[in-house]
Amino acid sequence: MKKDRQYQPTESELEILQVLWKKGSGTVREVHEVLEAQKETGYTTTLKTMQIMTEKGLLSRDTRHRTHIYFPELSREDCQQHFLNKMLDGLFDGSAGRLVMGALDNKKINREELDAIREYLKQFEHPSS
Amino acid sequence: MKKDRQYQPTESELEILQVLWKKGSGTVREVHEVLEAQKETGYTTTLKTMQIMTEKGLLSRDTRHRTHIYFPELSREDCQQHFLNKMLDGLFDGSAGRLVMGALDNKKINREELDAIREYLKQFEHPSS
DNA sequence: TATTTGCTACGAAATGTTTCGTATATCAAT
DNA sequence: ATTGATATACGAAACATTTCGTAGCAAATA
Repeated sequence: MKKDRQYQPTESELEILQVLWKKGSGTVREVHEVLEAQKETGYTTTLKTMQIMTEKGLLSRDTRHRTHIYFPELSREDCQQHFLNKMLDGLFDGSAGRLVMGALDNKKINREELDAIREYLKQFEHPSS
Repeated sequence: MKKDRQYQPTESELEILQVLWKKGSGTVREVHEVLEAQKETGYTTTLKTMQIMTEKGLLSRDTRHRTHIYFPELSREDCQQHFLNKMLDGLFDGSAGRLVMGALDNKKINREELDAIREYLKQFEHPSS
């Protein structure tokens, strides 16, 4: 019943969440090393951002040891849904069908993904009639 | 060949673009009246934002008369693709299939939309083999 | 013509986000 | 114990975005 009362991550915050979603958890150093490989950025920048995210409730952390360990508090799935909803409302007139078709146009989709989508569609068949 | 060299709209800018996409074009007053119905906001705020958007190339305008008329310079479709790509990269590991499935979960999709999607999928059939 | 109304221009405050320098503490190694 | 490497905390600058007040001009109206 509550769900969407969560803070929505900014661009930078999203980059950090992505790392933590993949790893499950991580230290500032670990997260920073991934980010550093993608873009020019300083260690304390990553640190500060992760601290702010913790204040906001996007992350939690274990501070029992000198090196803190961070955990995502917003799930990837909830985040995906949040942004999908936003796009839906803001750009696709609320039509999920249009969004899906837009996504299909967007990138090359391989045979397996297409099959998976077709399979997935079956579950939306009228179950009774 | 150039395409994506366009500036990406912010949240507020998107709201304005939406109005203009629907109407095709409009004055500040017209846009503002729509926005005002959605949220508390001042006229000069809308005006200023539209002026900035014009500087950025997101809008153009006809200034021949006292009351300027604004036109979107970024198409809805390009904007959709831009944000879909962003979500794809940032949240779905680049997998359009996952994004599509996430979107299918997201909102109730009616029978017609489902059919349209299935129909749409056909065009991705192996065209040659 | 004088007043009111409605428009644009523009500066700048308010707010939000990102970046980084510096202080300080802890641990490891000499 | 001293030094060096590595942590966190934190303030504040640098940027970006949003909001709004005010000035000035043009059109409509009294």
